[in-house]
Amino acid sequence: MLSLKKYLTEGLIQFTILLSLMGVRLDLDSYLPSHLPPLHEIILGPTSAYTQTQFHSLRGTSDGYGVHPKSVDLDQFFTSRRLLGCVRALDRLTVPSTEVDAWLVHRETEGSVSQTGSSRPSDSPQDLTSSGSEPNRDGQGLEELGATAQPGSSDLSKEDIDLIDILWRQDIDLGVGREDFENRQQQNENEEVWEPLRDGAEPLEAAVQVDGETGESIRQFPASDTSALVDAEQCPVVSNRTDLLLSPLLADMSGTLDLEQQWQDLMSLVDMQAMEVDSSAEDPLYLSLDPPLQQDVNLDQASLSGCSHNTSSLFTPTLEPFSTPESPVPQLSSHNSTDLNSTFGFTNLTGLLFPSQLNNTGNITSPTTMPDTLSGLLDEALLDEISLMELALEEGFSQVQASQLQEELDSDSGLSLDSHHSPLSPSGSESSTSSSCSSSSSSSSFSEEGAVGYSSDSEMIELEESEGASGYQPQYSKFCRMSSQDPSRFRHLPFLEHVGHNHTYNMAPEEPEEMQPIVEKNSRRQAGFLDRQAGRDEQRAKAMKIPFTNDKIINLPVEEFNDLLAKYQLSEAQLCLIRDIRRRGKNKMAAQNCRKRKLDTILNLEQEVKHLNRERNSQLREKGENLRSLQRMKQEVEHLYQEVFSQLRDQNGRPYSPQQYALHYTSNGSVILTPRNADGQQGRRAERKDRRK
DNA sequence: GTCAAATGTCATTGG
DNA sequence: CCCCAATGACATTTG
Repeated sequence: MLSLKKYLTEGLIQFTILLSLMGVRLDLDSYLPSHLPPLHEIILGPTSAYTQTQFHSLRGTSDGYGVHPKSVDLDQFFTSRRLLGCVRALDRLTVPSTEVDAWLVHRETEGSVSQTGSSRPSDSPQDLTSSGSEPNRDGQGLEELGATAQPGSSDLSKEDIDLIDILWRQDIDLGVGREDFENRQQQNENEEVWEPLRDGAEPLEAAVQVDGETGESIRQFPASDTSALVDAEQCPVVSNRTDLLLSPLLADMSGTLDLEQQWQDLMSLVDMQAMEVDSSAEDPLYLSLDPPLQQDVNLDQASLSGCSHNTSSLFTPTLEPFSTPESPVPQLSSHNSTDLNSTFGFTNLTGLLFPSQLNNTGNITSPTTMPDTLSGLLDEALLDEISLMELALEEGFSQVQASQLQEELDSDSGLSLDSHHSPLSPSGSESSTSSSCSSSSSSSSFSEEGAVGYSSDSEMIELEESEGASGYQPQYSKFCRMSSQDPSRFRHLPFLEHVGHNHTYNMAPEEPEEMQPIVEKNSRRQAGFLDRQAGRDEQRAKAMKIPFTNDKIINLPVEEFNDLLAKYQLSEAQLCLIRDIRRRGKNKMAAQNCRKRKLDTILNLEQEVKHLNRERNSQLREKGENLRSLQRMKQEVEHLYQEVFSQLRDQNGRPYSPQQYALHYTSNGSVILTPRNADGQQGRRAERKDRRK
């Protein structure tokens, strides 16, 4: 077993993979003796995680969606792609043309059936056209391909020969996998393709044959009957590279894709390959040959980066969270607040200067040191909390509301859509603003909408939004505009159809270049889907021999439509079908527009909510700054108060006791000294000073 | 086989 | 009354 594994791993398998990467499907398990485990278990060991990479289905299908980005196939796929890239890079260095030569080197054993594609006699036990009905089942690949391998044989060299033989024959019909073969079977078009292969009297010299189905030139060369090794100079070109690329696509020619799209796909494939060598040095992920797969990778990257970027940028709070919950309360007070409250009856200076909760004791601190202390203590975070507390005090906020507000400010998102709607809370006003804006926007956007289609509508929305101050709108506007084109306009431009069918709505594109692969991928899927859907009514129309196109049926104005109907003698059933087609077609477009509009509305509302949240946060920040400014003014006033009070002297030249007297501001700007005790209420005016600062 | 998303289709409404 | 767009609800397709 070990020797077998080593042999297979180091020689045959690598070669097989190489050939396989060129588009030749091969099922190695079918070449193993039946008592051996499947090949992948020989190589990798038993694992249920192993799944065979569907290179050929990837290449055989022009869209290439067979490999999911998360598939475990991808590792092997990329590794193989890398190897293939090396091979092709090598090819570019040595051969100026875009040609890959695959050399088949094998030793023919005497008496064995030395069969190459061109010289294989038609003695195979099962002919191609009479192969089994389950071509996809493992173990039948040989029979389907007309192989003469003997599965029960344990002669490895013979298996090797058979294997290479099969490879050789597969090379000749390059890129034709089992699925393709199945298609051919269904269409009964494969006789002329395979006929030469079955012809044992085929001349041994090189012959150029034209594939009857694809028109592809196939250069077939005989294997030397006598050679032990085929020299490189003698070895025929199995296929040029264009064939390698072309054949999987051309194998689909009988499908629904038209010739134009085939060529588009082919050219894109070639372009991607041309870029491959360059890009491979930069990013291993770009080793991918298959454009759709590469798009998948890009899609994932784009989606990840896009999402992360968006969430970070869109949801970054504009207001820094409060950092320290420790007591920010400066010891402002040098007086008992109750005394101040009782004595400063004329104005509410006490409330401004000494919030009641801050000073309950009458301890006197040095007035002159207070501002310095404050400046040290009152950093931004502390003042923010002060602001909240004052907000709670001055605006009637309950402590709960204040804490809720702080939670909102602390939250990273800044987006609390269902936030606490107290009548005083900003979110309440926000929601009302939001609803009013949305209603106005929708009315202005949608009421003027006529039959002109949806794109104009979207652009109107975009215009409106761009007039606003939303910094994020351009991204979404681009996005919405891309998603709202009329798809019928691009129905005949396969590579433009993505414009109308971008369903990656939740990903805000960062750059158009990154957008491109995503929408392209979607476009292909969409194209296929639309083709199929359009084909349904199309086929009904064809079946009923409707003499004009569905496009006309659907898109013609009523008058012209009626004229068209009048021009033909149509049966009742035909008329019914035509009306159905028209109704369905119009409704289909209407539904698409409706959904896009709905989506745009949602996106716009989302933008609006974000914008209002930013606005709210900015206003909250502004409010905090105002409160801080107010706090500074209070401190300044307090400082001046202390300074003035300390300079006052009574008749005896002694300073007034702050416990017994207090300064008071009057409405006309003067300051009076009043006793604090109740019996001095009648106001012994000790001093009067005009202070106009 | 199940599920979610996308899309198609039908019925209804209102302009 | 007819035409048509819009839309909710359900069906179908697809990955």
